[in-house]
Amino acid sequence: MGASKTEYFTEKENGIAILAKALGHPARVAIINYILKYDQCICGDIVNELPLSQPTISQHLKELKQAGLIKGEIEGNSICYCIDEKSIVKLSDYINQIHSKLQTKKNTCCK
Amino acid sequence: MGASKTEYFTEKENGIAILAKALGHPARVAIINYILKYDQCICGDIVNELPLSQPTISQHLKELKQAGLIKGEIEGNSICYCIDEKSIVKLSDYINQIHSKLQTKKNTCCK
DNA sequence: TTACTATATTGCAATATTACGATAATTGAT
DNA sequence: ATCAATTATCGTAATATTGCAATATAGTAA
Repeated sequence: MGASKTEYFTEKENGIAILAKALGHPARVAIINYILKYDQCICGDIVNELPLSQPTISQHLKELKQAGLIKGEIEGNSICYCIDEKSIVKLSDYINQIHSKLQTKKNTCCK
Repeated sequence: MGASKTEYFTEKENGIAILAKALGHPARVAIINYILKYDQCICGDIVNELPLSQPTISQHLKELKQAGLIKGEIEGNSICYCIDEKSIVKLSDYINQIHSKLQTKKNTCCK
């Protein structure tokens, strides 16, 4: 097959999976880190910073955008990309909830 | 190609990507949620809870384990899986760092 | 207009993922 | 030793991802 059976899972599960999947590639993590490094989000020169071709980076940016991790606007003849805080909050809430649940139950197995 | 150029990225970037990728499938999110639901981690009946076949679930568990998100021990003729707190902390640190950086800079663009 | 610069899209090849039937392996009980 | 129950692995088909060359598109500047 190869196609995920997304229709069998909850909206929440799919939502987290989409965001996590977008972060599931080192180039996209690097892109996020790069965008974060700048106060303003004029980020037209990611291509020069990463060892990937321009089409490949463009594609990764597209995936990050489709997943909702970043948002972008056209700005002259370059593009301004920013991290979409909502998606980070969504991921943060999920991970932190797991973390606090783990703390309260103090696992007694799988040492 | 299809193969990620992991050698071009930092260990940190690859580490986050591996964990995120493991969470990048709704079935695996559902499995994590299921494991988390129980105080003890005797989790032999995930197959009955999810609409996927036993081999498929076994494979997802394997991927979660290889990524380091869960750890497991053989317990009789079933398996005991738990969430590996270290991986959650790693993800949590990363996401929270992004979040706090976003807060301090109060993005002025991409409204 | 033309030239220049920068990002996006298309098309394709190589590889990875997803899913499951069939089968193997392991353990517990009889 | 044999059976039942449970998880793992193998093999395979369908689909997705990754990466880039070539090309298209869009804005700026002269």
